[in-house]
Amino acid sequence: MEEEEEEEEEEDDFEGSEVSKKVVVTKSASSSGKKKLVETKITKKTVVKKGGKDGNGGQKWTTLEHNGVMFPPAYQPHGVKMLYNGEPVDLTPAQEEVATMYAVMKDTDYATQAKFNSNFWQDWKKILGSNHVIKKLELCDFTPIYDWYQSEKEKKKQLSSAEKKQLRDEKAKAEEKYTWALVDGVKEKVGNFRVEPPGLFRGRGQHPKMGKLKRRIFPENIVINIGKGAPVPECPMPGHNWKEIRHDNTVTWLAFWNDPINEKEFKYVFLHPSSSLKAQSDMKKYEKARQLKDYIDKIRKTYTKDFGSTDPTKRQIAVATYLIDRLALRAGNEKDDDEADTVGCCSLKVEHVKLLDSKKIEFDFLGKDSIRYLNEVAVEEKVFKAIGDFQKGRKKSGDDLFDRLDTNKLNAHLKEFMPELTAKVFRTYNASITLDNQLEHTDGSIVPEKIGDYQRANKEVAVLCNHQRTVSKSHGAQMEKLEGKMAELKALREEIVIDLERARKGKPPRKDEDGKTKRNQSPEQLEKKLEQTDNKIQKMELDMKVKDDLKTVALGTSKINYLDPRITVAWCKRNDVPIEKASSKKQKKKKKKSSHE
DNA sequence: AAAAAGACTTGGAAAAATTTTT
DNA sequence: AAAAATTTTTCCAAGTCTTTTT
Repeated sequence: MEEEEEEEEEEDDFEGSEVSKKVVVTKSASSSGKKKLVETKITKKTVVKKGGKDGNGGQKWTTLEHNGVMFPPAYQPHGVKMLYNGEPVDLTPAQEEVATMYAVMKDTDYATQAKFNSNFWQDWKKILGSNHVIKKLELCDFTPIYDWYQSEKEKKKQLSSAEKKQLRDEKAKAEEKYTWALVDGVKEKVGNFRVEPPGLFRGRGQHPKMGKLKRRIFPENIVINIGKGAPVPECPMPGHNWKEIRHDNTVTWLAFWNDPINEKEFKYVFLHPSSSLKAQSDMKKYEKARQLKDYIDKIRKTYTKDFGSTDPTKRQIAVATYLIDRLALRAGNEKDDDEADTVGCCSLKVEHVKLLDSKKIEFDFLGKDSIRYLNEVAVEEKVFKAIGDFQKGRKKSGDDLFDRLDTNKLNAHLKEFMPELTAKVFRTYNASITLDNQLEHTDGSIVPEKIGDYQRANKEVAVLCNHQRTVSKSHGAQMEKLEGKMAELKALREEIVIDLERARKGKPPRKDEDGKTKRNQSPEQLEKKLEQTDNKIQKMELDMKVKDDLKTVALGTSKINYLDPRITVAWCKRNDVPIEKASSKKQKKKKKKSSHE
């Protein structure tokens, strides 16, 4: 079904890497003897993709140069005194720094949460020391610091545009050398070259660690990955040094440090999504999803057959696969107790699924980022029965719905159908195919209408993937404003109707609200005006509906991560829509100044 | 075989930049 | 020119899944 135009350019590339995959075949060993061929070839030239960077025994690059990472500035004490029990208190810069992190969050939702406050207090207390005058958080008044911060913000806003530009330029200059890396001789943008500044941890949902202090990261915490012969980035903090220098060309990260909130985890510095390394793996992802098309029938047949299996594990795998395929659920790995309590398919609990009448099931659970998944679905009878059976005897809240299943088992099963098939591939597959199907209903005649059709297709995908956003604070006001405009338009329309009737009867024009006689217009003129107004009203009605429909839907995530760009490109070609109108990038370019550098 | 480590993709919110409206 | 609305970018948390270790 999902069929796109021919894609020669990319195809060539993939064949190319296919060949080198077979020829080079090196074990992923540590490093030494595998960088002969490519290294000599790649030096300065334009180097068009060439060379199978992947499938190369895991080798991701041959040469890698970069300038390390950028640290946030040292803390600048402001000296504004907070109050304790109504009295100003002295704080050391380190104490003040953390107090300020907290003060500044006064009007966020976090500030109202007990967990956030207690976690913050635990960590701040340690920095205050045991014999500090501040003994309890309740007696603290951070408003002086909060006010100071607000006024700083205001000051910044009040700067002249020239001053703002100067600040921007200075910032750009300071970070310039961190913004790029040389990968196999090609300059690529670096994604997150900035080391995360200290702050209070802001988890999503009911996160047990919210409010904890995320301490400052120093060079001693950072491991740098760089090409063997390449110069080691200079450590930008005097008197400090990197934790370790590695030369691992089987990975794509440029640096990492341990996450201070969870020391067992890492924060990586990667290349920018626009880099060819990222683009390649993105393409690989979509290719894999496309490949699934050849296996999906068999997979569906198999799980349908197994809905009634007497082997309980088999039966659970069947139902889980069905949910992942039809509802685009995530795999659902196990989570630790010190994380927010969220689930995916394999980790669904009994209470997340409710059997309704007439073969319908209600799903209600918190998924990734604690976004609620609430959906009432009509399912196949056997699925309905199976889920009921899974729930039997495990009626307790907190019991796993799929007690014989985890993501490892599920993915291992999927691999029996197709190499490298995992649960997430279904999301990509179904997202892209939904886009393709929806785009068949492109009935707009002019470009803006077609864009509307595209957006509607995009929305279907976002809904499928449950990509939600919180309604903007100003949404209500914005809608009201539009209502107002709408009323105006409708009033205008009435005026025109009356004028038109009079004009047809040959009566003279009426007076307007200022008492002046209206311009005399022919019935034809007025008819035209009426039509124009009707069009405006219609367009506005549609705009308002779209705006309201999209208020809780986030289109961006699917656009970036799920929609095969080739489908969009093919659609644009078919419908004579300039590509940049459908996908990202700005289309307007009023007066781009060509005098840059 | 299960747990831990490791590396990478996906995600929403907020900030910043840009465009449109007033 | 300011304000508001919209779009893009940045930020960093939170997933998935593979590999390594126990």
